[in-house]
Amino acid sequence: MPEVAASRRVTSADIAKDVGVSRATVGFVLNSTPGKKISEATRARVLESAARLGYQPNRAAADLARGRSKIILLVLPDRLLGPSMQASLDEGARVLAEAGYALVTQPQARPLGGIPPLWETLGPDVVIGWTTFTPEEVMSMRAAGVRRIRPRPGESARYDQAPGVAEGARMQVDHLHELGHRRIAVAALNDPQMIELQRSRADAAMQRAEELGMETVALRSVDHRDGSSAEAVRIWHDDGVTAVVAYNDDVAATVAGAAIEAGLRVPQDLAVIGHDDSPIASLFVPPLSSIRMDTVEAARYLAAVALHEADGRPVTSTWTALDTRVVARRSTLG
Amino acid sequence: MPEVAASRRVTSADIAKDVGVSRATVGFVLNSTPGKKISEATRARVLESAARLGYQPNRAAADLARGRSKIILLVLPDRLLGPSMQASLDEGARVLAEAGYALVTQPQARPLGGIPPLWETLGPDVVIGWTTFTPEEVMSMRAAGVRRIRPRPGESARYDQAPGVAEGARMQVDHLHELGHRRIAVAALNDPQMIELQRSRADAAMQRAEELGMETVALRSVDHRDGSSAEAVRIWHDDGVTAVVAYNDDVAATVAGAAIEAGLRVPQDLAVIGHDDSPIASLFVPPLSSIRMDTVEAARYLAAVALHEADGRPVTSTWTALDTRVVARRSTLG
DNA sequence: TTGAAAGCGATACCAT
DNA sequence: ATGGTATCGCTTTCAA
Repeated sequence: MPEVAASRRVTSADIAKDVGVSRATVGFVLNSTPGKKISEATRARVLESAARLGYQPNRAAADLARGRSKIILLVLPDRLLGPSMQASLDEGARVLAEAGYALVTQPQARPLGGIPPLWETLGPDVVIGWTTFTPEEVMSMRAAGVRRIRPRPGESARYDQAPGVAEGARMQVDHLHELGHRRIAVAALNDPQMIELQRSRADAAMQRAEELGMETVALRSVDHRDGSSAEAVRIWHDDGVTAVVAYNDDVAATVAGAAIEAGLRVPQDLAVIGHDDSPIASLFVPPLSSIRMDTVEAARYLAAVALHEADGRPVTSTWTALDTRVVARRSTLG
Repeated sequence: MPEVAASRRVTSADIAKDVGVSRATVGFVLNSTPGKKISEATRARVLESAARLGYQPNRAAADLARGRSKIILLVLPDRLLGPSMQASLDEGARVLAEAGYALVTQPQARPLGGIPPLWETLGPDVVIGWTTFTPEEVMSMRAAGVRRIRPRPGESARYDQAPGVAEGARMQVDHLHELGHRRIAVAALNDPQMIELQRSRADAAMQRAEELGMETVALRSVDHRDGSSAEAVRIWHDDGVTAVVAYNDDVAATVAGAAIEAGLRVPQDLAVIGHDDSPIASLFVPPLSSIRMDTVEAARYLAAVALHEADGRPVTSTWTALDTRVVARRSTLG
């Protein structure tokens, strides 16, 4: 039965006093400082005392003393918050937690209307983003004491080299090819934040189609709120396009919806395949074929990279191809 | 052209030296400490120097000295991460930023597989959750130095008293009533995290239906992955139910989808209304009627409460009814 | 109006 | 194997 101090927080000095050793010794035990020999007896007594007193180290003091925050900040694009992404983040957080790091996520990079970015207020050791940061952002990070930044400033994000990006797009095309489609379109989303990723996926899809000897029409952005999706569907259909590769499942739903509204049958008149296997893919009628990636593995790798940046520890796992596969549903199978 | 120190961070001592005053004075200026009279001249010089040198206060040191972190942690349920929620959080963050607080969100309360909750690692001043925290969680927060917790430990969350919860549910029912429906069902989601909110919404809906003299059938949970949604739709239809109030848009899509798959027409044979007006509501075919709330206003209020807890400043805005309204689409209008 | 100095609590180096 | 203690950078009280 732990007795939690009602008023003052428990400090390492309290433990030292309780056990009858110095604060230094307490610190050595609690941080299992390497190169320090502490007798098993005192070690046990310190740990027991810490547990009994409900000791929690003071973040601020520890951060100040060691000069680092042990926080890793992940800057996400607005949307990418599907359930699978969520699961990945959990996995990443778990790996980082084992190394003593806390993972904090910030929804978006660009400060909207005067919200200072979290890197200024939290002073994370590492900031990881999906796209390259602007020079201003990098400067403000540096000023805030951020030690490492990914993607490295100056480097391009190069999504196309990330695992799963090209694979997923290729598999979308392969799937349509296997089903006999020979003239396809690529549909994107009007979302500036995601341009780089969209481009990479679209490029990979186009290239794959060419390899397979398929014909493609120009990339179009669709938005269900204006008439762009209806127009796109009409143009595509008139143009002999029989299938559409969508950037993600929302886009796939937009296209499929516009097709249905236009009186076309999905997939007989127009097949559609999405990407990410988000909830809408299985909820839509007809259910949307999509691409499911093992993003958990990706998160694990990302965490390893983060630890590499933070602690200099080697990146063990490799940027291998992710477990990516087609989830075939009625929007292509009929 | 700010000259950012390449190696060492800029400290308040650097500014003091640069300007030729003491570190204390620098601190007074930078924190605009009340009750301190600093000549306009030195104040300007300090600020200029800080800007030129690219000074960013060291979080850890400041936190340690003042004994608070100026972090407010918001613990969200897994799902509630729709775009509207996102916009609200931005608004909340903005209000808090003005008061010098950083808003950090944690996706879920229960630590999954050994991820320590962020309140242990960040030591926020205030933790705000959607549901009441367990005694263990409260203890761990206290040990981590968290000063205030909402909902207050021991208090029930009482969603039904939060603005917009009952309103939204009532409006769903009112909408169906106006369209002539007299026998309705309520559909929930199998999600333990959300039970309290679901119950509150469901109760409000049932009660409203009763007030209006409508008949209701027992609450059912649906899941598109098992056969439960198909079964529910069959039972409801056989039972003379003509419309369904869904807990949220995902549930509405599940129900509408099952109805369509069963050969029913939506809304002629079964009308469905969702809640939250999330993307799936407008993307689904037919588009789903839903409830849109001004969650931005709610976030503003929540931020005010947080500041009240943190700084003791009065809660100015009131828990007024939110701007909540029906977005009527074809899933009810036909 | 400004400065000196005492903490805040953990870390880690240097002794013992 | 353990203990002193200087240090991190800022806040804040007390003097000047």
